[in-house]
Amino acid sequence: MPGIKDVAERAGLSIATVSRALSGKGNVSARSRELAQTAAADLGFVLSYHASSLASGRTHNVGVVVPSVHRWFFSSVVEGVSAALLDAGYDLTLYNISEGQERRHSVLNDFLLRKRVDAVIAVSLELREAEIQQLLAIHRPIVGIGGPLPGASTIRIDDSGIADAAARHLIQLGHTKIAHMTGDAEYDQDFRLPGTRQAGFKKAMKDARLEIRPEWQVSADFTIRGAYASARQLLGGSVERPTAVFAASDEMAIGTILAARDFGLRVPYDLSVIGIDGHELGEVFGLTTIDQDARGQGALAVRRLLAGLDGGGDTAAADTQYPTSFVMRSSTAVPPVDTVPRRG
Amino acid sequence: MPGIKDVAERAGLSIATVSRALSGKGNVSARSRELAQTAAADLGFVLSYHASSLASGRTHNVGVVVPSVHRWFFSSVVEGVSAALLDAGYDLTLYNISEGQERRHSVLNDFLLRKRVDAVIAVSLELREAEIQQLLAIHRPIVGIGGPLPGASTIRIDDSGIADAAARHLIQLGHTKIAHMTGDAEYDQDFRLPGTRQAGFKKAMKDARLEIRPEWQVSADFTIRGAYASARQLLGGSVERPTAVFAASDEMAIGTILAARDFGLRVPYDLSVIGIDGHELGEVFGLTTIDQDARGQGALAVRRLLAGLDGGGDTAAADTQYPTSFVMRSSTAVPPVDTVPRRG
DNA sequence: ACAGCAGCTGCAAGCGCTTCCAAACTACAC
DNA sequence: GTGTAGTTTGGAAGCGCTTGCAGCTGCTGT
Repeated sequence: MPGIKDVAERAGLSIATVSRALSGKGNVSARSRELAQTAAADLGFVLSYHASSLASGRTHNVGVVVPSVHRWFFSSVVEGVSAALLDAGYDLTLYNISEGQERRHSVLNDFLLRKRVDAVIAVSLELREAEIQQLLAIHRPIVGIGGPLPGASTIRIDDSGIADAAARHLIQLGHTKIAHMTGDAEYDQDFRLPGTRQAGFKKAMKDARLEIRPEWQVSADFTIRGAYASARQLLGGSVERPTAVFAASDEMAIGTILAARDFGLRVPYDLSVIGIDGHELGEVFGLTTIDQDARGQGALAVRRLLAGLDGGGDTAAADTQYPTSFVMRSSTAVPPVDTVPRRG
Repeated sequence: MPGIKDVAERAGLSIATVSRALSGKGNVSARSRELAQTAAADLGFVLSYHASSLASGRTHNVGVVVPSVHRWFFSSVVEGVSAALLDAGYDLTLYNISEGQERRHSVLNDFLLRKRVDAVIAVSLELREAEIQQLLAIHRPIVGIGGPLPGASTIRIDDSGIADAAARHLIQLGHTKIAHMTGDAEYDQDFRLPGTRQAGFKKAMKDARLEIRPEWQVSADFTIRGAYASARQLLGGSVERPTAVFAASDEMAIGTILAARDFGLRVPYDLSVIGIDGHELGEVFGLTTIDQDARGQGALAVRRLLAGLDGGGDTAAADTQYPTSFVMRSSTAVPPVDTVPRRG
């Protein structure tokens, strides 16, 4: 495997000049650059990033911490991050923290906090203030997506605002019997999303002077499957049936629609359903939703980081609110004219 | 940030001894090990992997190349790979090649073929023989999952065999009018999965002396959405309707079930549907399927690699067939007794 | 013609570890 | 007490780059 030394010999230049020519830093004559690049290409030479890192302190590698790449939002973000990083010539080291705190802790300490990555993107992961400080202390920019990260830059959508908007949409259609499918309490530990969206829902309901019925507050684990089970309880149980459901995610909205179909309920004639996310499947189900461009958020996070790395060591924590868009499809409509209480 | 030198001073040992103590290689007295570990812990010291890599040639980093982490199979595999790697103290560098050949090429050359990773796991990615040889030439073990990788080790399920089994299941139930939803031709370029599964289907049909009707051979892009659209054509078009559909993936099977529901067809009474994968959503739809444990395949790939890395430089290409399991649910049943030709 | 300057270039000193080597020490048998 | 083998240790030479520094070149202005 050729080293920079071989390139230097072949090009008739010094190692130093070749290094400068290939990295683009420092002054090199056009001729030398040409020579170096040709020689490198001939030999199939590529810099050893480990050696470069050691010498320069820059790893050209970004750590991405996600709860689980298997879930829609996270894999979407990772795709966006990955594409942006690849374009910029950076590597992506993935830390998929799917199983519990133990692993999470070791990741943070052994992997992230050391000289392995130039920066960290934490997706929906609530780091402790101390952990963030550690990262910042060693000059590693952090940007968080979708979770609160005290002291670090974050990119987030206006969770409370869009939940408010979603609920408001149902209210404006004339619904008064509105159920809310929120995230399980356990999810609230790491990223406060369920709580924030719930707050938006409550606000809208309060503003419209509508009652929030406890029996219409159900929760699931953010998956279609989990929401399907919860929705069957909600729609098939002995309680009065709502005319609309606001689900805190598209997957949960889809689970709700599937459950509704099981009971012969027509969406939107018998039941309106609205979600949040912009999941691809929303199209199949005609789901009205609020699209948060997850990939775009990932790409933006990368731009943030790289600007910080290349430009000045801008440690200023900036919170950016990422725009969302309302997507009207066919899962929401005016409530049934005549809502007969269910038999039984 | 403390270096190994600081640890050595604090422990009253030489740098060399501390290195040996912390890495576990070489002979170190229990006392020295204790001393070194305590000092390291006190200082919050963690080895710089870049320096270690440079000195030892081992990166403790595995490259994982996938077509798209956003898709079910790939993210499942990545989860399995990630967990196994984290446990072993390895990093995972993710190469998500979602967009075309250009990017793919640069990844292979600039990233993989150099001194950045100890090994490569290629998921459903067809590498050219030359590319594989390059990797092997620099002593980087490769293992492929779900795709043919001439010259490298692979882990695959018996695609043809399980397709045969799936079709056979339908045939044994008494179906004769069986449609096949296969993968789009474009997918065949990179991983020959659609073709292989199709072959299994054809074999089963031929063995049963059943006719393969061209109008019942439809294709989609492996997503629910794509299959939904194709299935609407199949089930709602003017051709005679099959009594069973064998979909080459669970997502496509689910798309088919959704389309069937649109036309008022009851699954399985009017239409049997079987898939392949073991997708979580299969449960919600009562989908009969053949479960390939994608996570398990990922974990196995890691074990393979690490065994090769730690043990002897075992370059022998081994093809492992990963076991699958038949999951009988409620989407398949005997065909309708009386199949009246559709009106229209 | 010559000082002044800017652009290029090469030398060499690291970056923070691993590991070869030889020295020092231990234990044990004779 | 001495020899032998095995264990433990530290010195020092890299791993393959980057980059500060100083020297060189060739051009400008006067």
